[in-house]
Amino acid sequence: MIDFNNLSKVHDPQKIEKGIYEWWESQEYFRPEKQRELDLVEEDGPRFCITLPPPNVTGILHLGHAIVLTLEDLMTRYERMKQKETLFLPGTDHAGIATQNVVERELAKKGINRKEIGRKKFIDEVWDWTNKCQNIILDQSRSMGASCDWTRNRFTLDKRYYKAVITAFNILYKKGLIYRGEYMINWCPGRCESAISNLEAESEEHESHLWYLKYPIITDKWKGPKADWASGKWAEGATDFIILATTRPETLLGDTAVAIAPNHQEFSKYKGETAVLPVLGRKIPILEDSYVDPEFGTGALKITPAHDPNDYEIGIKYNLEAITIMDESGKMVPEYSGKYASMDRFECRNEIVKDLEKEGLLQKIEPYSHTISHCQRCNTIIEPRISTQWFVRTRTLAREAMDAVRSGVTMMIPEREETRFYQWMENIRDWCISRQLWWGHRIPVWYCSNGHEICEMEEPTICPTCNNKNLKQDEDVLDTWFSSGLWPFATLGWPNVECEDFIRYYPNDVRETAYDILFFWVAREMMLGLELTKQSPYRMCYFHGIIRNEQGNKISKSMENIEEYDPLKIIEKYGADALRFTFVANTVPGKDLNLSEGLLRSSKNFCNKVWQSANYILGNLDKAEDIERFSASYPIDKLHIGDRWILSRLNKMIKQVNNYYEGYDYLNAARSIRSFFWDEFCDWYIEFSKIRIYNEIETDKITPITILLNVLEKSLRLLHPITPFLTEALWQVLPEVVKEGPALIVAKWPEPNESLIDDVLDQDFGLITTLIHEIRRVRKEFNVKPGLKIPLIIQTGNKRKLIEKTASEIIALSHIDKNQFNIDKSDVPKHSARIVLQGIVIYLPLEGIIDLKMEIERISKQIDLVEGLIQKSEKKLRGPFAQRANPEIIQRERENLEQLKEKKRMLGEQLKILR
RNA sequence: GGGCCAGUGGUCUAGUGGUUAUGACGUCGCGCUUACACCGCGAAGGUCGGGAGUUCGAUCCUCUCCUGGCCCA
Repeated sequence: MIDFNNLSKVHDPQKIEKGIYEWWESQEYFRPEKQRELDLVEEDGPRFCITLPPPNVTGILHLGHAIVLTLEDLMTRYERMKQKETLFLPGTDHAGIATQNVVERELAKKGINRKEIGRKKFIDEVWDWTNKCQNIILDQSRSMGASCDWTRNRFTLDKRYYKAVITAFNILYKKGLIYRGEYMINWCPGRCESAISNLEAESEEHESHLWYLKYPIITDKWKGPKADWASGKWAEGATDFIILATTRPETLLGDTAVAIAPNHQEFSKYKGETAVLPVLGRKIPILEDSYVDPEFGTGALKITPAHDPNDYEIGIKYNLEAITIMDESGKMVPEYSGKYASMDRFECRNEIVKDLEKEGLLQKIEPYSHTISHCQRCNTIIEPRISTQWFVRTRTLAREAMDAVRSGVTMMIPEREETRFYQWMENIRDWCISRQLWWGHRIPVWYCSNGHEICEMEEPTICPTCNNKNLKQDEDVLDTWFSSGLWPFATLGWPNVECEDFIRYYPNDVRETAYDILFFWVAREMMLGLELTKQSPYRMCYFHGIIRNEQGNKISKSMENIEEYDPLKIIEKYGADALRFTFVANTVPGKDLNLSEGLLRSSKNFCNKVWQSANYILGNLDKAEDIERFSASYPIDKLHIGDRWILSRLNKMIKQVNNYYEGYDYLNAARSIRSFFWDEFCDWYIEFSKIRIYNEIETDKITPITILLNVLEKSLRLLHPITPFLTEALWQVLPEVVKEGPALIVAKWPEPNESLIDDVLDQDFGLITTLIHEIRRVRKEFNVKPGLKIPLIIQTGNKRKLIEKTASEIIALSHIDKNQFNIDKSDVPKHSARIVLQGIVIYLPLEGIIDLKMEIERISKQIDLVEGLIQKSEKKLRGPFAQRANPEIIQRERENLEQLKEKKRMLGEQLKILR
């Protein structure tokens, strides 16, 4: 564990992160019970619950998981500090088809096929794999700093979860929302050899061909083939042909009709005639249907009801026979394939095309590009297949889910996701939930030998219909998404609705996930949640974008330098805090992020900046006899103008950051804190503070140190949800008096103190920083040595008081000789550089350095610039703008013009003097 | 074919109907100033994809076109 009193000089994430995580965990800060024990929350106060999208047990976590953990942990830590009773519940998903695939691949390396070792042994193998995976996932999640309650860790296949799945199935079955039937589904004939859902079938553009086939038609002169197929004489004597285009010539073996477009110029005459199917010589009808697109191919189509979803519909319409010509693995069924028996479907295609050509039945081949469905898991080309499967009736479920979103019970960020959600839900089809796999939840249905179907919670011993005792459970398992669809409540104890967690934490507050999971998962969680618990499972869906590489390519496992994108590698190099900050400060909901080294480096730099500033502050604590905590009652007369300024800025920033956090705008929250901390606190206030802290004569060192500590401590709290490790490490070493509570992770979220916000002061101080900036710029322009202390004359206009109060700051930060800092001195050497700022004129008398010609040129250039702006503004005010625009806008424009004119006047005066 | 999203300095990126458009990285000078070279100080760099419209005013709204990505047919 970590020794907080022995922190290194440079921010070294490797030295602190692991130890801090162990310490948090050992203190049980991730558990809501601990918050109650520490009296940080009220028994019946507000609560916050987020369930982690369970990673698949297919391998290690990637950057997609890393952003999930980052954003959800950020939300969790924020709500925890807001003193809500907070639960971030983690877990893993058995991921049926995906995991089975991975393990099969692993076994294949050893030359083992799952069918050889059998179901039971194979399942044992998958469990071994799963256990290994879960440990890795756990380690990775910890490295990311995720403050999950690991004592509530769930797995979609564990015993409690199994009960939820079986219960859900039983309830839906008994309501008639689950049914079994023979339909056309997407079938993966590859490694999966299973039905898959529409979503698991991904379409891909392919360069292929259109084959124009000739089917002979029976006429008075030709009654059918006499010769064998592939003899070259099969179609001998045929006189009439119907020509049709197809992308899949091999499926002709399953054709049971030919369809032509209505009013076809050439083929209409064949309507009602009979065509003879090549190869087998089967006689099939020619029918007319408006489904056929006259523009496609020849305007005629072969109809293969068992191997094409559209043809399937036509088949039903005309009561055509559906002949399945391929087996589960995509090989030709001998009964229907003649000489092509047992060939693979693509081999069969080649052979059949060759033979068609031989028989003169191939008119032509055209190049053709079209989309083909592939299995998401093993990339095999999908084969539509008629088979008996289980389905969820989705119509009413989808309607309820849409209502929940429409009525605002559940809202989505970004809002456009709601549109996508509706579109998909409105066109939803029944969901095929059975899979011909071994790894998963076995379907809780048994069949007796008389064919009766029994759906039960536990294995029945007798058929309630016929008292038959010979029962067999359905071989299939459920689609993974069926079980993960129960995640927001099954993890909390459902179906036991009396369970304390379920009562306390359901519905969840947030579902946070990538937008590409909307249909797969969110849609299913919404449908199942509403149906089974009568409540929408969460109040809000936050969708983040996809993490891509520098070039904008999706990071996939097949990439060459994939190791570089391993979160652990990145954490090793930059630290988890930097990785988290990178995600938060660079992503908006729904938009992708191109992750680059540059972004990571800048985040790491910021982390170190925070660390270093703390070093400075902590290193000077010994200069004050007593450390005090800043409070609103701090004696105001002790405060310098700079102190009041940074307090004003701090509280303004807190206010703004609170708004951003409340609006889920984490990017701007992170950026606001960073720019406050770096650009205002470090660049200005810390520099100001040195004047007093390093000055021997200054007696009050407590005040600047008090303010430094106050700003640092509040900033650490604000940053904690984003960069938890380094903020906790630094917070732990702050003096006890400036903080409350045992750990930053359970500290109170900062609220702004409105009484400290002072807009006039902010403006005045802005003038001072601009002034310093301008002096520095002039020094550079005239190549004044950086260390050289120079004289300055300042004519203060109506800002004399302000300048007097900030004199030492101006002197220190723009390297002025304090003995030659002259306020409102009228005698100005001609050899001076001039700065005009609002009503103030600054002279830098630098005999020998300032070249008069160069200074005249410099001032002239400024006059030109201002003159340009004046003309633009005058033109605007002369035009219709002055009549039509909002009075406030016009007023602002007029004031702006006055200021510009005043500046021009003053610059002109200076120019006169110089000449 | 339908829908959605994006196009902003060299690169990535935020954002808004109203002064001179945000930030980061990179670039160019200068500087080892007692927190930090993972830094400081200064600078350069953009006709906000093209065109048209609405408006007093458009990077922002509308239309259209071009380019790229995603989803669904």
